[in-house]
Amino acid sequence: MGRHKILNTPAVRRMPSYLHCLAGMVESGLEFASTSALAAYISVDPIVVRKDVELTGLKGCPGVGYRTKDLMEAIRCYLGWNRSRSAILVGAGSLGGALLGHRDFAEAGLCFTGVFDSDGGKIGREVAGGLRVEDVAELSRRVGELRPQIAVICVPVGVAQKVVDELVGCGVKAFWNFANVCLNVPPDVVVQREVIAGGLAMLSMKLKTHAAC
Amino acid sequence: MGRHKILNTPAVRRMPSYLHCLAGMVESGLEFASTSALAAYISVDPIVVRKDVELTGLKGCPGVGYRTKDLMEAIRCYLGWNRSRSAILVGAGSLGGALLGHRDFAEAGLCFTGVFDSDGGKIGREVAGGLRVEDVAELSRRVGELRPQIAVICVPVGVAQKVVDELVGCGVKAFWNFANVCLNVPPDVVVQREVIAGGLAMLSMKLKTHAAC
DNA sequence: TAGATTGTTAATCGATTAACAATC
DNA sequence: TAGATTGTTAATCGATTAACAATC
Repeated sequence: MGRHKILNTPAVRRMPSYLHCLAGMVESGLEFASTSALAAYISVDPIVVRKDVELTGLKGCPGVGYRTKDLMEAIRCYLGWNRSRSAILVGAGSLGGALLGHRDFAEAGLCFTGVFDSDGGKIGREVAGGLRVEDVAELSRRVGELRPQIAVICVPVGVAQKVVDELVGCGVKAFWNFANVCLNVPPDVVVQREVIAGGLAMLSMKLKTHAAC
Repeated sequence: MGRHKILNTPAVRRMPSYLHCLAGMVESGLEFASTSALAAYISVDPIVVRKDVELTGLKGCPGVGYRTKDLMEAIRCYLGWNRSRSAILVGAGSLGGALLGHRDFAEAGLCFTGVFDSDGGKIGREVAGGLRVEDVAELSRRVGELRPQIAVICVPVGVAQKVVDELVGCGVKAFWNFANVCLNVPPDVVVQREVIAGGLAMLSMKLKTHAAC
């Protein structure tokens, strides 16, 4: 019934950075990665990395480090990135385009299978990834065919809830929401909301406290 | 010397959402906002909001709530968003374009005064906000004129450090970094790094734990 | 063996939650 | 006065940090 699993938010958010670092190490032919190397890469204390790795369940080699490939695999499993997940993008504006073009999603097993927009000027155009923008009027029908596991919401604030209601009706159970609204969804649907202004707030606070010193 | 200020990260990240909600309330002519109304808006427990407001130092009216306009002002002061800050954007790709077009930054007092790119096809073009893309070769000279308080980094990973080094040399003290690298900067420079894949990692974990139930 | 690093338990710190008095 | 909400102190919970043994 309740949540058995604990979700260590800061640790989860650090995982992709480890993956990124490890990918570079593998490319350089490094077989082992130590916590201190990973820690230096993302500017945290080594003990943070040690604890994060512990979450994945991987055992390392004392005195040597972790096998780079094993650690990548362990992190991917921990995040559920070892299996491919299909996604659709709704809203092919500049933000949506940026997401489609983002390389690191391949690492995450995220695979876009459809892109939708309401703008007649965009419909039919090819976007990054070789997909063509489809009419959002076709959304329900196409979602029935594509059966995406994730819907990425990049539509204007005003229409986000409406689009999501439609997708929930089509059986979509996970949303990555870039529209600046809190979405209303049934309890069996998960939403990850991104608040871009949150990062700016963090920067502002760092500036403030820094200036105060 | 050391840090006197404490930075409550989750609270800081919630602040922009309160502002967004409050702006809507002011538009609707509501004079007071209660913690429960704000809490419902961002789907958190009311006590979270109470504690967050406490950080701003604002005193409310027991039995009634907080004056919407006062609370907006208090949050803006807390974040340092009450004064305008000038910014430049380096890298006018789709992500950069999305940021330029983002409306909520006006709320934050963020004002873009320059946009730079290395792509000859983009230089001279007008972007959202009425600015024209300038040649990144002119970066140092123009930064000397514009004296931006913040530089937003949306360049490819490979050139990010180089661009930042140049800007640090020009006296820029704050960076909002969307390139997927950890930047190396002197201790008197602040960096806010955005890791887009971090949000996807969170969504993936929610999906995983959810499916397990 | 010596050096380096992981594994694991305990201590600390900060954020969240709870409880209730104070106030409009 | 009754109802609602804020203000403030205390309790809880979880993440970070520290310490040191175990291992290659």
